[in-house]
Amino acid sequence: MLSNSSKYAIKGVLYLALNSDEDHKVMVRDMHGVVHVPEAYLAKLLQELSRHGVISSTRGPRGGFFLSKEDRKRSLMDIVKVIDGEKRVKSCVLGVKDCDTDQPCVLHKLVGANKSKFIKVLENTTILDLIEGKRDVEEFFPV
Amino acid sequence: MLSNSSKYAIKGVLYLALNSDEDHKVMVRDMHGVVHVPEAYLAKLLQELSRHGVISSTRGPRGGFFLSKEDRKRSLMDIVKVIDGEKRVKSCVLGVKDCDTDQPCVLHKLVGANKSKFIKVLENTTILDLIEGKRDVEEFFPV
DNA sequence: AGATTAAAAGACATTTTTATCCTTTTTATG
DNA sequence: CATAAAAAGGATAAAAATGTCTTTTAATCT
Ligand code: FES
Ligand code: FES
Repeated sequence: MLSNSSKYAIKGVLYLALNSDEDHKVMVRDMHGVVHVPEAYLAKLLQELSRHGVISSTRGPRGGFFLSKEDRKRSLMDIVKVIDGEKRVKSCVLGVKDCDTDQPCVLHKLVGANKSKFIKVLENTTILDLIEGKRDVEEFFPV
Repeated sequence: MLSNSSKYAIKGVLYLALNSDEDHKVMVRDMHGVVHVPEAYLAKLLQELSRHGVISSTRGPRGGFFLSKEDRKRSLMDIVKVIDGEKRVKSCVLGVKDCDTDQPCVLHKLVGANKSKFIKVLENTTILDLIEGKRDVEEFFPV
């Protein structure tokens, strides 16, 4: 479905959504325990997301990672695209090519609808959608 | 979704379903081109399936891999279980634990239904279901 | 300005997945 | 029984995913 790295990245971003903003930045050191991701690895993933403009960060004292207002409107697919690439999640169940309705594989009629629904969820669900009304919800960060 | 190995394995089994039976066994040498899988690697995967009783094989002259009547009633999940393990496909979208309706992650209500539907397709679709009425269908073997 | 802090960057290590090659064992058949 | 054909098995290798460590850069605070 999604790589571990993408799962990690999503959990990291959700943590930032719940616990950070422009003037409350979060260090990786303080979050990796809660989201159950190795510190250095989470740092790397967040750096990657930041470099691609999906999340925000500043260096130095009082620095850290955080989500701007804009960042919160990002979709889950924006995260997955950076970490896994779109190709991986859109590939055909039996092949490596993109799932293709014009040249459907033998399994397509059985699972194609499901697949595209899943992709639509990733594309249409924003960080904001997931956290609205919630604070410090530990169930966001399963092992 | 599924590992490449599982995709390979499924395509291999489908080829056998279309082109083999008890007295028309198929050598890996003759099928790897059609299903687009490296010869030695496909051999390994089929051996693994055979060892677990999901497909059949005999050695020696006029030997090869084939599907018995019984083998054809196997589900796709039987294949995936051998190659990837059940855990991988059933794991939560955000974690490594099994997707758990009792302790759903924040994404579960958005994708959980899809996931279980996909799993049900794997569990309830037999090889026979996929090939009935069809012969030598190249669209079974996407790249 | 200088010291300190934290991310950025990139080198390095490990593990898993994917893939190849070579030898051994089994078996049908002449 | 000899032979050849085919899977089985093991050793190895290449690539990708996962994970760690060290150095560099930038921001902040004294
Ligand atoms: S073409 Fe194979 S799943 Fe859509
Ligand atoms: S618990 Fe996470 S997808 Fe079901």
